[in-house]
Amino acid sequence: MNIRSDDIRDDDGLCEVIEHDEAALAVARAAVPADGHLKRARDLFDALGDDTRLRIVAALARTELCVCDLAQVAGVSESAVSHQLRLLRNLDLVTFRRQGKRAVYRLADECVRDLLSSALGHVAEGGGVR
Amino acid sequence: MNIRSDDIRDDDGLCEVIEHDEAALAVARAAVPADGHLKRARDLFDALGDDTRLRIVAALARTELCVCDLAQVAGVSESAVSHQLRLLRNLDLVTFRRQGKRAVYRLADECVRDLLSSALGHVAEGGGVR
DNA sequence: ATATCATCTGAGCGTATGTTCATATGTTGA
DNA sequence: TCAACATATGAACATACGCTCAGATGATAT
Repeated sequence: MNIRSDDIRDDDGLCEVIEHDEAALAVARAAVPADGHLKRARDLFDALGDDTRLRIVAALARTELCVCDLAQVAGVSESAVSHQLRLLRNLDLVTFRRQGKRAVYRLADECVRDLLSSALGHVAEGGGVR
Repeated sequence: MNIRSDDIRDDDGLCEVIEHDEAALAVARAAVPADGHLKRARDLFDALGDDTRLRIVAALARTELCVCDLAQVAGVSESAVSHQLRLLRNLDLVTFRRQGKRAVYRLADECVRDLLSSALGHVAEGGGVR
């Protein structure tokens, strides 16, 4: 399907390089997830790749919270939180139940907790601020 | 520091709600990482929250590759890949060595591999396309 | 029903982001 | 040195994003 215009190179004798190249390319192509999985993983990472949402999710990883409390924790307006919660809802990362006037949110997917603790673990180790 | 304007509510008798609320808030505040760690984690997730970069990183998780091969794998121009590689370099997520004219890139941080496999694992389980 | 509170939503706005294009830099071989 | 190739970079452009603001929706209590 993908035609490499540089399959034949004028490298003369450097067969090793070419072979290694082709082998690596094959491995690499196989390593890239199919579109569906790639998109889902990208959405996951993208959801966590924002200060406000990361704060929201980090908080919800420990306890369920209503919108106004999430706004306090995240340090933004309740409207801003609501918008971000909709995004997280659409990705099925959070759910909520109504409690009186409140909407109490909690994590809907364990993988978020996993990714979060994994990332924070690595950050705490050696990948500090630099 | 943070003054809650709604510390005193006109909820009359619903003390339980108030107490739960305050307790949850305290837990939540403690759960949110300090700025430095938060920023680093956010950068990490943000780096992976893009199709092109995710393809690049997924490929590099298996083998080192030069720029032009990464362009093939990611399905974008070599210039676009170069820009994204600079971003990943600035976050210390990838490094490269020169091999002749080529710049051979590889992952610089194990945590990327971890996060990637963790996310893809979860995706493969039940968090499919939906 | 009305008032109040909590949340949600769409529009608008400024900024950030990813790509392309043209060009610069750097490396190799003639 | 020069030509060819691989990569890097800056400017420009279109799009995506996150926030604010105003107003809508929904729930509770009077």
